[in-house]
Amino acid sequence: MPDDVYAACCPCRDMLDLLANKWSALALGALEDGPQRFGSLRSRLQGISPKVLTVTLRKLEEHGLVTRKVFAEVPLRVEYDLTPLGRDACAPLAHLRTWVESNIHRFPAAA
Amino acid sequence: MPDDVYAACCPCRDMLDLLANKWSALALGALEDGPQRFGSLRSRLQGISPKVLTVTLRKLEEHGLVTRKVFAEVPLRVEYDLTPLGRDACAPLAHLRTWVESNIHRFPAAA
DNA sequence: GGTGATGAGTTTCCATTGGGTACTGTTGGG
DNA sequence: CCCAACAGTACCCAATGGAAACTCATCACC
Repeated sequence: MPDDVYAACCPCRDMLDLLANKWSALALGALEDGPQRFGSLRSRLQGISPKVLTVTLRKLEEHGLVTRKVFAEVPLRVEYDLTPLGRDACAPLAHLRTWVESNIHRFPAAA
Repeated sequence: MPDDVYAACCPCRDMLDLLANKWSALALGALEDGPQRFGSLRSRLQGISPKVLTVTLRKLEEHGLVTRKVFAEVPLRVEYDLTPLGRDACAPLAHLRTWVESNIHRFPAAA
């Protein structure tokens, strides 16, 4: 089994690092509803700054999880969408998000 | 639904940030097999430095996911274990890890 | 009684990221 | 002529991430 996230040299490590990240998990989840524009993602991912959203999306694009399509319109329109791989990655991330939401009351020092 | 990870003000955000993290995900997974000592965790989480392991475990402890028990022996023994909450958190994290492992070949530019 | 091993960390330092705020560029509408 | 809308950049600072070396306590050995 060379595909082991516990092995430092395995590329799995990098992919886990990519997905196991607050903003990636939220961004991919937001895209499950269908293609979204930059501004739409920005308002759904409350509190994210444009810079961080840009780098998050670019990283996801670079690794084949989302696509970025530019429409030569005015005002400029850019749509982000999930690739099949990205769509598949949503399932475990959704589990994680919903687990957090439904167990948040069990955490000490959390409302 | 005040428990929404997409809301910037919700404590869910902080907990998602805690769990959606490479080292947290690996550390909790390593503890599923039972209590582990610092050195054991260090060798299972290949490539982690002692400092980073310390802060990771301390954060997990602070938020009620793991316990830290010190045995006054020589040489010193310290055991980390999952709390019930930590054990429950393992399920979604395990999904994520295994998803990555079984889909790693689909990623571009990954072996 | 000095030497070294063991275990669990600290300390120090540097490089990389995370993040906020302000700015840019394009073009259509008033 | 200027402003608004959209999708970002640019610039800056603060917080992590991470490698390497050091600490501290005690016991076993020579």
